[in-house]
Amino acid sequence: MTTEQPVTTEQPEQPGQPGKRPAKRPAKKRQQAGTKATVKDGYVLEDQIGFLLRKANQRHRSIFGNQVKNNIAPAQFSALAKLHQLGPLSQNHLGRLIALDSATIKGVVNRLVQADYVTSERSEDDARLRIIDLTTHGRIRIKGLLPLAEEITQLTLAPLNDQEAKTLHRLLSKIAGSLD
Amino acid sequence: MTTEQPVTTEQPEQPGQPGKRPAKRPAKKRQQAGTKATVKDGYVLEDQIGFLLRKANQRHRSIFGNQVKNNIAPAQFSALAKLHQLGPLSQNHLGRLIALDSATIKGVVNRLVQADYVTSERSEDDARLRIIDLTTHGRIRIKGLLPLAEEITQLTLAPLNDQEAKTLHRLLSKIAGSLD
DNA sequence: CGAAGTTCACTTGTGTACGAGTGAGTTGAT
DNA sequence: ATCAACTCACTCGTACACAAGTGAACTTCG
Repeated sequence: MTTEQPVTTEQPEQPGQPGKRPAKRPAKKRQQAGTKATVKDGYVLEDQIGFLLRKANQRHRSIFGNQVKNNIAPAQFSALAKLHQLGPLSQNHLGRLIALDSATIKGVVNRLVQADYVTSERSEDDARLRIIDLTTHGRIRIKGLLPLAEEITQLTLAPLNDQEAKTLHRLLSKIAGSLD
Repeated sequence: MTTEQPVTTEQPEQPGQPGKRPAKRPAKKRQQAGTKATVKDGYVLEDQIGFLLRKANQRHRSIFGNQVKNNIAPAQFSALAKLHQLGPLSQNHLGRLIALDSATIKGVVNRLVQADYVTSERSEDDARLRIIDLTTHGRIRIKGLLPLAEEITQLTLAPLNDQEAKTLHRLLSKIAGSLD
């Protein structure tokens, strides 16, 4: 790795330059004298897996937002989908199933309750539990949204062919696996 | 985290639902027993690329946190690394280079200033600009951290062999590409 | 020159994310 | 029966992440 340099990277653009900045410029002018932009390299941010994961996520979230618009965020979508699939679940359990910790699922459920997509009732069997269940409203909503999920996936994977998509899926599964 | 309990799968008690099994979550086993869960399938959250991306990101962030501990967050690290690589940059420009919008980079820079890792000065050439630059303190810090980045990447990619890691890198680059 | 358009930084508001800590409720082992 | 261990939900604090809007500063072009 690090054998290649992404020429695609942006130009550093001298900040103190009186030449001013035309937003987008053919790059590769300027600093040539000293060294390349990668003076103290060996470490190239753009090559880091973490950076790529974040960018990929960004793109997906952007696509999701474009498709879903109507005020449902990704985590909320996951929660509704899970409830639709499995039926009533305790709050923490639901959170675990969609990889949200108890602090985060709390906020997600709050917003879903507020939107009248789910109910949150104390369990009779175990006074600690809060059972989350879809409302009719929520059930209708998620049913309408599920088809969109397909499209979102398609769009996200658009730059890849089928084979590549499958591979990506497999590799991501591997590294997403067990968090510990 | 919260390493696997001896109980293995959590499998909580009945959510106060007589006659309704709590859908014994199949960790990764597609239950063929046909009880529920399979009914409205076709949509499996765990198979969605977005979910995988989020999980993968979670794992990376977790590893990052374990390695870096000392109060530097991923975005802050990226910012310092970029400044170290390219020298002083305007705030927005820096943000663009590490894929943070202007609202987000503001917060990141604020925290870096507060930690005395960077300075933020108005440009003389362009009164709109805020030039962000490393302090000596910040330069030392990032220099000490860069080697860790290597390790973080290694750990994140640990479940993959070299070939797979390369492939993942390539495929992620493709879908992370242009946000629009 | 001056209007139009752009970019900059900043703010507000919302939504994930997670560590750490709390207290009530439950269970298992003695 | 009881206590230790555990789980549940909750709160607090911090850190991204982005949409949308503001006003000042700069550029371009007519």
